[in-house]
Amino acid sequence: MITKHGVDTQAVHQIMSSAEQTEAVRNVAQHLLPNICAEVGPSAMTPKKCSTTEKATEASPDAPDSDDRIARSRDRNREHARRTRLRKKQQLEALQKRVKELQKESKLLKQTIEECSIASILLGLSTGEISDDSDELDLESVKNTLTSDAQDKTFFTITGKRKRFVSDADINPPPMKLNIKGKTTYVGGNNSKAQINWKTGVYLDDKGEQQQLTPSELEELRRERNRMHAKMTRDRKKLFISSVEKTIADLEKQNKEMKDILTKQALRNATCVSPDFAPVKKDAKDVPTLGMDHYSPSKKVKTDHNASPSQ
DNA sequence: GTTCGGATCGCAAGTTGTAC
DNA sequence: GTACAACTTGCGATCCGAAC
Repeated sequence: MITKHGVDTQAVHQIMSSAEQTEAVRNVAQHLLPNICAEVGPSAMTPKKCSTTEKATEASPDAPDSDDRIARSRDRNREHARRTRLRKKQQLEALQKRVKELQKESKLLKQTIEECSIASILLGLSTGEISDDSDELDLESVKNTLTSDAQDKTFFTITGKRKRFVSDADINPPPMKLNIKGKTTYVGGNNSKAQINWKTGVYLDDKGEQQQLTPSELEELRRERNRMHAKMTRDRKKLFISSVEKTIADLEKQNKEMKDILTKQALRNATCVSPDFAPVKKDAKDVPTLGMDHYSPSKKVKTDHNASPSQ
């Protein structure tokens, strides 16, 4: 089929199909074949330009079943994409919730360890006992655990919104590589001199010479820029999610270490914490509620503690 | 062969940060 | 407060591989 612009749609589909192999090739194909999307059909180029209404008008009359099947497939996919996005959003929210929970737990564990350490030192002073090597080891691990910064990572602003994730690339952002008037030009970043006024289309090249971009050139560059920003945003989000997952893993590891330390302390010093991690001081009203009944080590401690409380 | 889940892409529109 | 660039979000289309 030849369009009113003299474009062979079949050839375009072939170009676009092969172009899917690499984004670079596809970008070239798109650059060389502007404004023909609506005539070519939705499977070749940008979705918005190739809307379903346009597609309907271009539908091949000799293949109604095929078109119907494609339309149904698209409907399904559309719905599926919605569900996928929703699910991913919920997964991210779950990750963020988990971070908050672990940070809270970490804070409580830290506090308890510090209290127990002080109690242990005081007990040692009062009884005149000298700490052995295992105590030294214990204090060292407490220090290591408490000085770690993983639990201090925050991903949210005060209002609860996600902080802008800053990667190494963002600290020193590279200029944006754009093809302006047939010449590869770097715009933005810290070192590039070329500038574009995106509203007026006034373009200052790297030599300081001023040129006026045509509306179509400006629109094309604006799309290219937005395309790159969208890609950067997606990459940034991936990094952010990886970072959250790593933080969760770190916090879980640290919290486990702190629980192990508490278990040891409980075995060694009965005045420190009770088997279920509730303080056993007589004046219980002065002691903050720890709220750690759900901790998994408690059962283990209870058993061990009962077996040999004086260890 | 069809369906499903996930990944990727480009686009438009909306939001945020910042210089003035 | 405003203008503007940078950035984010939501959407639909497409592709791919796995499961049925």
